Amino acid sequence: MTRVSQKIQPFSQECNDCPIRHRAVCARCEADELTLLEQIKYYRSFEAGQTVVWAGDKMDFVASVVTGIATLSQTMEDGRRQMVGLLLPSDFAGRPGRETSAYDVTAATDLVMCCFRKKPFEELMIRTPHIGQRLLEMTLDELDAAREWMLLLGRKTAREKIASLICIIARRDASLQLNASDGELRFDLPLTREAMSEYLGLTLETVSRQVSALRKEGLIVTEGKRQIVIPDFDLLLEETGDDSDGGFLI
Amino acid sequence: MTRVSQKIQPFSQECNDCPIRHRAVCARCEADELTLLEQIKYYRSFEAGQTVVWAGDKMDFVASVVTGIATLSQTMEDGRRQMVGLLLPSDFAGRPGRETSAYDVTAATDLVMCCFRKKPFEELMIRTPHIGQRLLEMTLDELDAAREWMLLLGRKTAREKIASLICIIARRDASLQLNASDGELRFDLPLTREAMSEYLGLTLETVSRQVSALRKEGLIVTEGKRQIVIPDFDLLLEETGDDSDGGFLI
DNA sequence: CGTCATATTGACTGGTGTCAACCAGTGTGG
DNA sequence: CCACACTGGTTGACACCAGTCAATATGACG
Repeated sequence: MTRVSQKIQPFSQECNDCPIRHRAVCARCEADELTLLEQIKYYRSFEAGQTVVWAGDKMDFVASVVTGIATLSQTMEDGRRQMVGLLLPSDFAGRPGRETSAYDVTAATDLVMCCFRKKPFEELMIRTPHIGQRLLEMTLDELDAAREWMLLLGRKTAREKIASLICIIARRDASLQLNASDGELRFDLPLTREAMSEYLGLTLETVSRQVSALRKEGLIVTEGKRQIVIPDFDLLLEETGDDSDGGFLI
Repeated sequence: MTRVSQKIQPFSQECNDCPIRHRAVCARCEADELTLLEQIKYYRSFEAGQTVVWAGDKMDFVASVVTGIATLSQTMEDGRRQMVGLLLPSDFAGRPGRETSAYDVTAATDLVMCCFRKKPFEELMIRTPHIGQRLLEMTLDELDAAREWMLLLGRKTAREKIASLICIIARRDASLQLNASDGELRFDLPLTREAMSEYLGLTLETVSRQVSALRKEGLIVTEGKRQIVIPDFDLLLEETGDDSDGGFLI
C-alpha cells in the first residue's frame, strides 16, 4: 500500500470536455469562473488499492473524482474498519478550511482526480459564490446519503444490506451509462468482498454467504468474479427492506 | 402524538439577545442582514414527544433549534426505526430547495425553534452569502458527525455504543454549561431508553441491560431515572472503543 | 508449477434480539 | 382515598443471526 506514483494519464485538460463538467463542484460556474479554476487545477491518477491520503495526514488539496471510485474509511484502534463514504465520478473529496484528512481516502478502482490546491480554492470560493452554492448542494446530498446509510447500518439484516448495496450500485451505474437493455441490468461490482463488508458493517464471510444465497435463489446472476446481472430489479428491491415506491433513480 | 398546539412561549424576539446567536445559521450575519432575517422569523414551541413534521409531509419552513432537543428519524415499512439526526440548540433543520421533509422530526424534550418560511429564506440566501457560507460550514460538520455515527452503528458493540452515547451527551452538555465541578460530570439524559435505542441501532432491552452493566461496574452513577454522574470521564472513554487521544471537547 | 490475493464454504460460538414478566412512578376517576 | 390504567424501565429465558476460526477453492501472475 504505497502512496507514491501518480503518473499523469492522457486526459483532456479542457474543462469543457470534462465528463463531470455538469455534475461536479464546478457545475454552476460560468466560462470566466471556469478559467480561474482551470488555472489552479491538476490531475492525479491512482491505481486500484492505492491510498490517496491517510486519516490525520496533511491534505493540502481538495478534489473531484473524474473517473473511478474512491472510498472514505475510519479505523478503530483495534483495526475494525468502517467505510463512511463512497465517491463516484463528480463527487467531491476534502474539506475547505481543514488542514488534515479526517478519513483514509483509498482508490477502490483505478482513479483519476481533478485536484485544486486548498488555499487558492478557498480564496476562489469567497470570490465566486457559484462554487460555494454548488458545494452546499452536494454536501446536503451527501448528508442525505449518509443518513440512508445509517438506516442500513443500524437496522437492516445482512441479506437486506447486500440487496441494498447491489441496488445502489446498479442505480448509479444505470444513471451514468444508459444501458437499459430491456429490464435486465448488467454491471461490474467495483468493490471487493472486503470493501463491501466495510461498507455494510459486516464480515467478509457474511457478505460472501449472502451473495451466494441471492445467487442460488436467482435474484442475481454472477458472470465471472465481478460481473453481476439482475434479471428482475423489482424483485431484488423487495429484498432491501425499503419502501417499494421510494425508488427514484438517483 | 398530535401535531397541533404550538403556543408562543415568552421568549426574547431580539436576535441580539438570542442564546444561539453566535453558533446558529445566522452566526456570520452583520447587523443589517440580521434585520432582514428578523423580519421573516417566527418562533414555534413543542412539548416533549410532539412531532414537528412527518417524513414525506410538506415542510414550508427551515429552522434553528433555540432550546431543547429535536430528533430526525427514518422508519422502514415494517416499523423498524433509526434515528439519523440529533439536533441541539443552534442546529439547523430542513433543507433549502426541498418541498417535503425527508425525515420524521420530533421534539425529544420541550423545544423552541426559530423558523423561517422557506421561500423568503431561500431568496435571502442568494442575496446574503454569509448565510450560505455558515450553512455550508454547519452541513459539513453534520456530515462529519454522521460519519462518526456510521462507525458506531457499523462496528461498535452494544457496550461501546452506550458508552459512546453517554460521552457524547456529556461533552455537549459540558460545552454549553461550564459546570466543571472537579473531574465529576453530572447531567440529565435527555433521551428515553427507546430514543437511545433508536439512536444506537439497538433494542431498548439491550440499552437497559448495558446501562445497568455500566452502573454495576461503577463507570456511571444514576440518580433518579434520568440524572447521570460520571465519576471518571477517562475511564468511561476507554469503553467507547475510540482513540484515547482524539477526544476534543466539541 | 508455486505463490499470492480473493473468494467460498463449513462448524461452532456468542452477542443481541425476542418474548414475557415484573417494577416504579404518575395520573385518573369512582 | 384507593383501585386502576398507563408509561417508561428492568430483568430473565431462550433463540437465532452474524461473527470467528479454519479449510478449501479459484484465478492471476510470475
